Amino acid sequence: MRSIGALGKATNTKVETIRYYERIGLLAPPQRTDGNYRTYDDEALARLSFIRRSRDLGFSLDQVRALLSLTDQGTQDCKTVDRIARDHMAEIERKIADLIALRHELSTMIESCGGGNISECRIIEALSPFDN
Amino acid sequence: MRSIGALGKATNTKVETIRYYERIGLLAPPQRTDGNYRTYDDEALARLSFIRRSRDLGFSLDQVRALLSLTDQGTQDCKTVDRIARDHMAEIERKIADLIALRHELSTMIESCGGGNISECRIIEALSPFDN
DNA sequence: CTTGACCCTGTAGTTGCTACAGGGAGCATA
DNA sequence: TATGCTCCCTGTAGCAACTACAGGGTCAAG
Ligand SMILES: [Zn+2]
Ligand SMILES: [Zn+2]
Ligand SMILES: [Zn+2]
Ligand SMILES: [Zn+2]
Repeated sequence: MRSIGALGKATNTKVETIRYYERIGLLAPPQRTDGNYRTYDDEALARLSFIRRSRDLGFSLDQVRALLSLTDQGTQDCKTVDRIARDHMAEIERKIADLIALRHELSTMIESCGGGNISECRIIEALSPFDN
Repeated sequence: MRSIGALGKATNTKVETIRYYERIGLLAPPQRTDGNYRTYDDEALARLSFIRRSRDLGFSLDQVRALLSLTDQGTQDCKTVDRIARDHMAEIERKIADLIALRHELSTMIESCGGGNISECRIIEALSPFDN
């Protein structure tokens, strides 16, 4: 049994974040001490670790919730899990492609700037409509 | 002169977003008709286009605000503009690198899943702590 | 004169936290 | 016992950048 602060240190999570996860139903309300302090067992530690690792991999809290409930139910097969992971991966791919396109646009813009007065800065021009 | 709806269509911006930009001081309060409708001139159209293009390129509203005030002032030279653009570019590069690392982790995880019962799904295992 | 498309203000919701404010608990030290 | 100090409690509000109502008013067409 450990306090919320100890759990936070063990999982690299702020205390407020842990309470937030409890509030939104991602973590079960833990037992309390006589002084009304939360105490966490190893299962809670494992669960929070799972959540944090999933978050680090970019899954949304809703996706994490889904993954948790699938493991809780011990569902027959892992098709849904795979589905969630693959969907997320596709989203990451899209983001990468978007950002690479963006980088290209930005670098073209930046390279065109020769310094000097702002009224002839190519960056500003590139951002402005009705170029002339 | 055009209505807020027309301006929205011309710049691919939702009406609520335009009002939001006004509220936070990014767009000046426009003139009003007798019936209290906002009306926008070409300058407002140009300004909103600039904002939208900057946003599409991923600049934050604070950065957009800075870019706008620099052009408004007709500042001597464009050093600050270039600085903002380069900072943003560096941020994009960081995001790309992060996402590529993420994609690698995710794809390793996903490929390891052979289908079957969730209790032996490698995705879940990869997310769980204390692997054994 | 009614219908429908548009506009108005003001407020609250979204995501995933983070930061107080204003108190209580628990332990060590003087 | 008193005084700190660190931790914990609840509840609320803030961040970015919108988005979505609710409950009305305006205006042109038919
Ligand atoms: Zn995702
Ligand atoms: Zn320049
Ligand atoms: Zn940026
Ligand atoms: Zn699997």
